[in-house]
Amino acid sequence: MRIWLFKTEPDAFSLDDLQDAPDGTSGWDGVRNYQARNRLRDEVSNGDRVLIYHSSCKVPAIVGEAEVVSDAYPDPTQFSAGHPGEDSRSRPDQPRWYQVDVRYHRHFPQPLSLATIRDHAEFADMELVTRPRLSIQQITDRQYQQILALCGADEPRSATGAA
DNA sequence: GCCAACGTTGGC
DNA sequence: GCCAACGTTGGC
Repeated sequence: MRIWLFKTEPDAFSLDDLQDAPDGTSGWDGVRNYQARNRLRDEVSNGDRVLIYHSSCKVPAIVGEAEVVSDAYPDPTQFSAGHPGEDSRSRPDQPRWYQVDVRYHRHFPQPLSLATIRDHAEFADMELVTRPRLSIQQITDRQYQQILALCGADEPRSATGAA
């Protein structure tokens, strides 16, 4: 099981929106960057854990977590005429963009702001700091533990096995 | 709203 | 395949 950080603009789709979705589950559509696409398609797996990060908002922060509940499949919005995600270069037999389904897990008691992340030297090599524009980022086990601690969140038993 | 960083496009 | 122009992201 891998741990990821997915970025989203809460004005467009927030963790609350995910919580309110039917079954707390929604397709993570709209990824239009090749490296992020490659990760979604080739590395993100059903059952992986996902930290949700809110960007382009008053307090950019990690706000909670979700889990991946599907394998990658073509993002239908790329074929949807007039949709902002439409890509006229995509063909149904050769889709260009992929998505996975994610299911809401929880809000953290304490969001972890980007400012705080930057204040902590141990996060200096987080992709959030080194490659801030990548929308699908990988999180190490160690970073995950540190993030949970700063968020006041319990370690989920299934995350790493032994506590 | 500004602007720096960086990803993508397209001419050559 | 290079690289300049352009578009987008996202913190501030």
